[in-house]
Amino acid sequence: MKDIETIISELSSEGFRATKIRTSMIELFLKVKGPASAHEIMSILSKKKVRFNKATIYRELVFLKERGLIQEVRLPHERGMRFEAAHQAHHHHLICVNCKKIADIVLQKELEEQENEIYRSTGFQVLGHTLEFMGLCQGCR
Amino acid sequence: MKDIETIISELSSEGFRATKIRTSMIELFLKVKGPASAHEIMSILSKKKVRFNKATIYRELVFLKERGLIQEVRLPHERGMRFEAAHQAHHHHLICVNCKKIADIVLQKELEEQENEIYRSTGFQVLGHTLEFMGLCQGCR
DNA sequence: CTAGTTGCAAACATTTTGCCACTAG
DNA sequence: CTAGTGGCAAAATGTTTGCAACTAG
Repeated sequence: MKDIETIISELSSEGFRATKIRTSMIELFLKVKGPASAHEIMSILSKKKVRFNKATIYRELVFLKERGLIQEVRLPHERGMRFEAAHQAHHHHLICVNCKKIADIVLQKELEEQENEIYRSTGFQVLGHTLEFMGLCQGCR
Repeated sequence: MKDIETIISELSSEGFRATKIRTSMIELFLKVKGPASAHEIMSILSKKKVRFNKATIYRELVFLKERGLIQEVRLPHERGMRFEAAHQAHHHHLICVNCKKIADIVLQKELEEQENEIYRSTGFQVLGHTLEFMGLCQGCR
């Protein structure tokens, strides 16, 4: 995601509006570390005294996703969806099983080797992957 | 998962019962390839003329999971949970974005290298991971 | 017999939809 | 003004629970 002004002006030039909820949500995704759930988004907005209806939040998530500004993240053992700003470096998540904090991680060595092996052994052409690590963060060890 | 007779006799010896639904579900998990959703399980049982109520299926899934016979699998972009027989070799899934088929894959080279790197660079101690590959299966390419 | 199991209906959690009112540009 | 947006309530999904009835061993 680019900076907020750029995003807003691109939206405006296509006829979309810079409403309070929309700009708040874009700001939120630019600031927040790690993927956020709809529930978390709503409680953050509440703390900022932004008034909203949950249907609006879900609709805005769809809107931002369709425009490629955010992307879905699904974590193991969680019910709902999470969302994070898109166009970040390709990364994965470190999920602490104790304190539940989620950190981003960029691997030095990605999975090309494994993906090539998959192609050679099965003929399956890998287009993407999701990889989440569960464990104990430094503070919880 | 061991063979059905062993499982049933272990359950019996602990006071649990070998009911129609339970044995059908254990058989199903032994047979089915790839992780199954509650919905899929129910439609397979229906075809086998096993009568059931959905609450029973969900309760049985909890039971089998707590006993370590099955484990949860969560796929990206899917709403619900899936389950697969536990105690298989550690493996991942190949999800065809076209035909939606899910195949198991055992990697020759697992992720130790990446996990060591994570520990060195962040202090996060990896205990497990989930890794799913999206792409095109041989038939759909 | 009786603890384990089931069915049923209702509650839950999360997300989506229809419809009409509202407002940014 | 008017297309895009928001609020509200209800529907749709997927899963869980309370409770009384049933049944395997």
